[in-house]
Amino acid sequence: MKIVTWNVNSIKARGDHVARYLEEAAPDILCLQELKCVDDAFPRERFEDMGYQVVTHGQKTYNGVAMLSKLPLEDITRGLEGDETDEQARYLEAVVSVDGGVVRVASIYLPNGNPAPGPKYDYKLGWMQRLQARAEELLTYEEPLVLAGDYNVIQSADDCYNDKLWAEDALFLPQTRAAFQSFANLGFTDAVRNTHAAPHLYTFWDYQRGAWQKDHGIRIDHLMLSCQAADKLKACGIDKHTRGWERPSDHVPVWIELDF
DNA sequence: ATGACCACATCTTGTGGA
Repeated sequence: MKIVTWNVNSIKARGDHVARYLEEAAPDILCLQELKCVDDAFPRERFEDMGYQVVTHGQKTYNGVAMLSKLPLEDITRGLEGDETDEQARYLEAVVSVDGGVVRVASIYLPNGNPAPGPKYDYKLGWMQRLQARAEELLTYEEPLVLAGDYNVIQSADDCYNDKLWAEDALFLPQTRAAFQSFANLGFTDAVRNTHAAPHLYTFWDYQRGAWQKDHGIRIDHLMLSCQAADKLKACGIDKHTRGWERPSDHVPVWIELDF
């Protein structure tokens, strides 16, 4: 089973890219982030015609997450519990049945948090706490669990080209990394970090300052695996070639292959 | 040498992204 996460930076602007990617990569489940559209505006038929079930949790202009799946998605949860006043569409969770069990998958768009300090950073830290609470709950099920998405966290200096440039940024502040570490310490395996020892693997390159051409990227898109999922991890990779496509997203797909 | 992006809203400019 192949599971992919991809922040597409507007599904309307990237519909062709997603269709092209589905054809070439043939994932079983594709988690999408930053749809930037409401549910009714999502081009669902196009992907249904390609054999995918489409589940969206959209929002006008900002945020928005979705899952495309070849297998039926069940037990769907839209939104992250813990704050009734939060109206940002950043969390979508579903379950698929596999041989002898289930795999639970979430598509996550964690808040950026800049500028820090400030209300946006407070929101980011609060959201991370809620994610940790949800994760603790899900881990008690002791089932394969894949929390995939744009975490907007640069976990270590190895995950960017020059950590000094990120020292004051909400993606790299000590408090951000501590919160992410605390979440990971619940027992999650970072699929890319555990599969590829080489530092300076990136999943995002800014549109500005020739970042792609100079390979000035950051690694912020992660697939975090429960131990039951990590036990099934066969392969993992970053499809960075899509960053070279015409009018690309600034993020690229990150994938895992599980032994189901 | 310098400066350099992109998507969205209902717009020719401001906001947000990372």
